[in-house]
Amino acid sequence: MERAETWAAGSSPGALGPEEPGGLPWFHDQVVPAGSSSSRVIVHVDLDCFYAQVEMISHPELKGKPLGVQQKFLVVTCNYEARELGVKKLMNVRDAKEKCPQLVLVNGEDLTRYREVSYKVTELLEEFSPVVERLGFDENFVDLTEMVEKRLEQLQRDEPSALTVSGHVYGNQPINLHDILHIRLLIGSQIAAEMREAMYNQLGLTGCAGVASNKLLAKLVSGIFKPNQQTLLLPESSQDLIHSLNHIKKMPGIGYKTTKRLEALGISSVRDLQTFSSKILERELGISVAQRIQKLSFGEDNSPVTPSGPPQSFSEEDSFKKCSSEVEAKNKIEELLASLLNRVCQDGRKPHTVRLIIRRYSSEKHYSRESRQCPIPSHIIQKLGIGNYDVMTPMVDVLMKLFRNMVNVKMPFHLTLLSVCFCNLKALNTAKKGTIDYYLTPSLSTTSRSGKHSFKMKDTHMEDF
DNA sequence: TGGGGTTAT
DNA sequence: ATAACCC
Repeated sequence: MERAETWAAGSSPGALGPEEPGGLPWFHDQVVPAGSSSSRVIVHVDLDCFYAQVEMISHPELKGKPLGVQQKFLVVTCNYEARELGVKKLMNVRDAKEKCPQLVLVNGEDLTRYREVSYKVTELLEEFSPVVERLGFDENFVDLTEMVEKRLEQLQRDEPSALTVSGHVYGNQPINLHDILHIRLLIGSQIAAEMREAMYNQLGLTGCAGVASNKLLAKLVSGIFKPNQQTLLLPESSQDLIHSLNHIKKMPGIGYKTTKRLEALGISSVRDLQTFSSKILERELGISVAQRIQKLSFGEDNSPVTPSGPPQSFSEEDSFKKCSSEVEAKNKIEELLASLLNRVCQDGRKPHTVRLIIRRYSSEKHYSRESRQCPIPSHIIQKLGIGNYDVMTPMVDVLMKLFRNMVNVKMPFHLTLLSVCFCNLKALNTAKKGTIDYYLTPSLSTTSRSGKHSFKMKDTHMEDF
């Protein structure tokens, strides 16, 4: 693979001074005390146009052509060939075809493959360090602090040779090899390069990485050099980075609603938010949001990298121009449910709650969803792992009750979206440790576990109990 | 705007 | 159950 990557001038190994020829003695009094939470090394890994990459792996004949992934009337993402020809993410298919008549479109409404590949990426990263947090299907945060600490100890024992940064350094800031924070981040950049190399060698995927001292900064810096490159942020450059955002809505964590409310207060730039009265901001947005986003505006983010683990919920949705009869709705719900049951079967855990979500037509941009949820009856849960045709009918009945609870089917209605969600996932059944049930349930008292590798409900027959 | 996800209230 | 956030 060619790395279209340049080395940041001024960050080259040449910055290593002639001093400390042997053992880097200066490490000893600079190491951050164990247990100190003061300085972390975080990497944000962001795959390049993920859906398009997955499609090009599945269909190698598409490589080199401008490719867009279509969901309904939108091109949700596209490869770089298409971007060079003017196609943007979330562009209308009409506009995209107009801009780029040669554009090849593939349907990406079925997320199955994307989801599978997405979890392979997360699992690969978990091999480096188990603390991996997913953000969507194509981004992951990894806390490298411990790994970096181990490599630092290694460096002190072995020869301290290759102290060179991998990839770009934001703002071309020179690395100070006497600064332990710089050294730790530099090692983080080396690990990030190894991660990207592993993703390419093992999965054929390219992506960007950003290394910094917290999630916010790692995420912001990962996008600086864009396809297939990585960037390191040194602490002295963090103010430059956040002020390079030209509007607060670019700040991860400040979404549509908050942006509107901030604008109403006359806040539009990052500096506006930094300098705005904390008291007034707390009064306007509530203390929690106010304090969090004002810290973000300074580039401060103490939120931990929270291991995502297996998903908390499974859902399938479909949007459409119009659904206005109960029969129509039931058919769509059956489709969604069939896919969901397959997924739940693969996962090995059992959902204890179902939710039905609808979107009603409205001429305004109002965009609001309504939902109803209920516990899944235990007799259905028991049958969930195995032959899912027994569960189809009773589950549809449950879902149609939820449907009629939300929609008065005796009155005209117009829906534009239906979604079914399984959540409240529990390991295998409701048996709790220490109870009679637990010891009488073979699947719990023997070795089977739903780890990160999917567990098939092969030999367990919950119905027998 | 799609087809997903998460956490907080 | 909804509302906010993320992709």
